[in-house]
Formats: sequence, structure tokens, C-alpha cells
Amino acid sequence: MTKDEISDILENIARLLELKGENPFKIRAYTNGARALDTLTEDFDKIVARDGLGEVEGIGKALVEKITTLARTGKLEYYEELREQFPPDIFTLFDVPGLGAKKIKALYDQLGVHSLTNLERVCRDGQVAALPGFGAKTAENILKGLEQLKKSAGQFRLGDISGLAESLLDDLRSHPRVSLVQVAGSYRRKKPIVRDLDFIVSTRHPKIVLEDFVGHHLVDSVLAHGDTKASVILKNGIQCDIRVVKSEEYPFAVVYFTGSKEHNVRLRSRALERGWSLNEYRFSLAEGRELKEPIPEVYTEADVYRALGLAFVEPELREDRGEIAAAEAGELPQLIEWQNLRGTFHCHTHASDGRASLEEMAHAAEDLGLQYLGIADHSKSSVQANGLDEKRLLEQVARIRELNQTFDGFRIFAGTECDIRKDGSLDFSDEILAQLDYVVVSVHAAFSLSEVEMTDRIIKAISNPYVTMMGHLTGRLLLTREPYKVNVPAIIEAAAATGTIIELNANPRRLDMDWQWWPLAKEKGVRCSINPDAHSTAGLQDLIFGVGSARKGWLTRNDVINTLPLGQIEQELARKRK
DNA sequence: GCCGTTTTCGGCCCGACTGTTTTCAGTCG
Repeated sequence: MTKDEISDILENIARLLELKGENPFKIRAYTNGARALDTLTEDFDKIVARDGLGEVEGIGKALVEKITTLARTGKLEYYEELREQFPPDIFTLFDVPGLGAKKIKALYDQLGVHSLTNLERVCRDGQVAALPGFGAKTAENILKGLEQLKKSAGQFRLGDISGLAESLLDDLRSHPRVSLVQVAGSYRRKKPIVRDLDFIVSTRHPKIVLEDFVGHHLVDSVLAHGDTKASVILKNGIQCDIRVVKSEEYPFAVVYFTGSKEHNVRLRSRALERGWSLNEYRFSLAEGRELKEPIPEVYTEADVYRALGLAFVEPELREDRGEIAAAEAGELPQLIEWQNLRGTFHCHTHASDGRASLEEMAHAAEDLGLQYLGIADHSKSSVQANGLDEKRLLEQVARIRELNQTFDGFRIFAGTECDIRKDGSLDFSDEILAQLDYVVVSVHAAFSLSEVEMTDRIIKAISNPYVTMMGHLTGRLLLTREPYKVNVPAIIEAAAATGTIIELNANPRRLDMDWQWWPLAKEKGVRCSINPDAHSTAGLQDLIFGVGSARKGWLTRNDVINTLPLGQIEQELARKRK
């Protein structure tokens, strides 16, 4: 059984224990165990093979045994026994906003509710309202939650809501009663998928600000509206929370609501070591603790970190992936910034499935302040995308060479997004590839190979000396298509061994390779190229999402080849061929 | 169930809002 499957089972155990009303800390131990598995960077199978699970923080003796049993046999008696006590689809009820374990248990015990369908029925026919501890409002809210669940499944791509988030941010910023405002949460941490938007506002007029916010023209419905916070659903279906604080509380609230939860837990325990309690408002004396150091003055977010003996941690890094230790040691990376980009690769034109001409794409890139643009139209196997054959490709190369004569301080690099065929061979011969400035290779068909076959296929492709970089490594389309099965660490190893660059596809539907893998790639010495996979001039602006993911993956400008200026980038592209 | 320079027992983050209650439980983040 794989690591991900086992992690899901630990989550399920936690929920079943919740339904049984078990000790909350025991429940948390299972949740923590699942998370510990999710964040492993070393090969899970290898850890199991060498009995190394016990060294992982959050996995103790009992979990080692259960995880090992699952990994080796695919079964766990303890889990089976728990599962038998509840109907199999009871897990779906946890997805309904407003429903937790206690209510689900009451609904199940007293009304036999075990699925979304019969939950809806008992809400409508008045049975829920009649239960002790429930009422008409609760029934109504559950129905609303069911509606919300059907509508959006509650998840949004970062790129799809950034326009909305920035416009709300602008409106709050220009509100006459608002002094400071920050968008926090997973949006600020640049997670590829976000569930909601969080705004933190400092003001002396909380009532007015909250009233104006819930009345904003983008708001569809109001979930909660109190003295210091409000929750609304926006017209596109995303939930949006706003917290209003005093200016002296603002830095604490921003830290707290930027998260992640795990990062915050680390910060709080550091505070406790000093005898302070940390919450979303302030440092205070921790009850029953000895005050080791006086509580310092805090005016900014950086002050909060400084007080805890830490360098400022960029929001993208706040995922409890070693950033606290690095901040303590003063070893946090200087993360790449948008302004560091000097050019980009993997862009399409109307020769294949893009919408703009070579000239239009080049001008758009120049307007963004870039010095070069790498074209990579599809190759002949991608018939659906009007892929280029050898003749059309070489014509395009000639056209690019001509165009380059007309530029001053700007250059187009001629390339291709060459299909990796099912057997790992490429769509063009080495003789053709040798005439290009660079080559991206990607998988566009035969997604359903086994993990071993897919991994071998890709490694064979990137072993070709003319292949400069690997495009969208897992083929995922966020919220639409699962990644194909591939052994990412093995590809990273192969990329390191062959000197192949791995693309960070900046298209917000892809963001592939995922941020979680970049620290490993960096450690192995694999370099990154942030590419927009642009199919129009506007698509070039997706680079900003790529920069966000690169930052989240701890990358600096030195890790990303397209921060190199014209004059140096050519050598980087030629390096592998030599 | 996990963890440990307060170390093998006894902690484990905590505040806001809602709805159902007459002082609090459940949920959420």
C-alpha cells in the first residue's frame, strides 16, 4: 500500500475515533501521523524497509506498527473493526460545512443518517429541527452547507481567484476607515489550491468596516456577522472571512491568520519556551509558566519573529517544512522575485495551438521587461494541437533567426515542445533537435501507463543530450485531472544525472512540478526554468504564479535559469549538449 | 497516541461565532 493511501486511512481512523468520542489528543495523534507521512521527502518504501518510521516526528510506537502493517499487507484489523461500527459513506458527511463529529454522531444515532441524500431528506421533513441540541436554524444551515458543497466542492485555483482577491484588497485598502489590510491564509502562502480568502483589517471602526464588507457588491450571502469577524460567500462561490483588529493587534493577527496551522503551532511552542502565550492578538504571560524573558514590543510581523529568536519567514515558506529551524540558524534562502526574471521558455504561437504570432509574443515579452522568449510549439504527434512536423518546424526556426536580426537587445530562442512517445522515444530525430536552441519534452498522450513504465519512459526521454528541459512533469490539471503515475524522486535523480532542467510550469491550472518537490530537486542540484506555457500574449503574465510556487519551493534566483541575462543564458542552454 | 533539559506522567493552542441554551456545546480556523 502506498504512502498516500496509508495517510488517508490514518485520517479516516481519526474521524472514526471522533465519532466514537475518543480522547481528542489521541485523534490528533492520528491526524499528525497522516501529515507526517504527507510531508516525508525521503522515499517511503525505503524508510519502511529499514524500519526507520520511528525516527519520523509525530510517529510513535503504535503508529509505526500500524503503518508498517498497512504498507506490507495492505490491511489493518484495528481499522476494519472501527469501520464496521459505522456505515461506509459516513465520511462524506464531514465535507458538509457546519457539521462536525458530534452532530454527525447524533444524526446517525438518532435518525440513522449515513449519506448526503438522507441528510437532506431529514433536514427538509423537520426531523433534524426536532432533535435535542438542534433546531430549525441548524437544519437550515445544514441545507445551505449541502448547497455550497454541490456548487463548488469548496476549492479554487489560485489563478482563478487572484483577480477577485486583489480587487477586494484594493477596495478595503481605499476604505476611509481602514488603516491597514492584508490578505492572509493559503492565498498569501501561494498554495496552488485555496479554499477561502482571509482578510485582516486594522481599524478603529470595526462595525462600519464589517457592515460595508458584508454589503460589498461581490458578496452573495452572509454566513456570519459578528463584532470582530464576518464570513461571506462571494458570487463565484468562494468563502471569504474578514477579521477586524486594533492596530497593536494587527501584526499578531496577520501572522496567526497567514498560518499555516502547523507553522503557528511551532511559533506558539517557541513562545511558551520563553514563558509567553501567543494568540492572534498579542504575547501575554503564559499561565503556570515561568517568565524567562520580558515580553518585547511588537509593531510589525517581523517583530513577532524576532521576539521568538527567528529571522522573518516569508509567507510562502510557512508550512512547517523546516523553515523554523532555518530561521533560527539564519539560513533562510533569499527567495526569487518576479523582478529577477530575465526571460522565459515554453511559449506557443498560432503555428500550433497558440493564439498569437511570433512577433506579438515577442513584443508582449519585451513589454513585461524580459530580454528573451523561448518558443516551443507542439510537435507532430500532438495532432489535436496542430503540432509542427519537421518542415514547418524548420521554417519557424528560419523565421525566428530572421526576426532576431530586427531586435535590439531582445532575442527569441527557437525550440519545440517535443512529445515523448509511449516508448520514451521523441517526436524528432537528433539531427532536427540539434538545429534548435533548446528542447522541452512533455507527455501528452498514453497517461495510463504504470508508474514504472511512465518513469522509465520519461527517464529515457530526458537522457537524450538534446533535451534541455522536462515540461509539466506530472501532467496534472488542478481540480480537473489527476497527475499520471510517476516516480518524481526518480525523475529528479535522473535529471540531476543527465543535467536536465525541470520546468516549473506557471500556468495556474498546472503549477507542475509541484512546490513540494523543489527542495529535493535543489538539493540534488537540478535547476528550474519558470515557464508560462503561454498560448496567448496574456498567458505570459502567468509567470507570476510560477514565481509564487518557486518561492514556496525555497528557490532562489540562482536555482532558476531564466534569471540569467542574455549573454549568459545561451551557455546554460548549451551545457548539456557539450 | 506522542513526547521529554519541567522526562515515563501529564500535558497536548485557543478565541469567535452560532444556535440552542439559560450558561454552554459544537464548529471553525
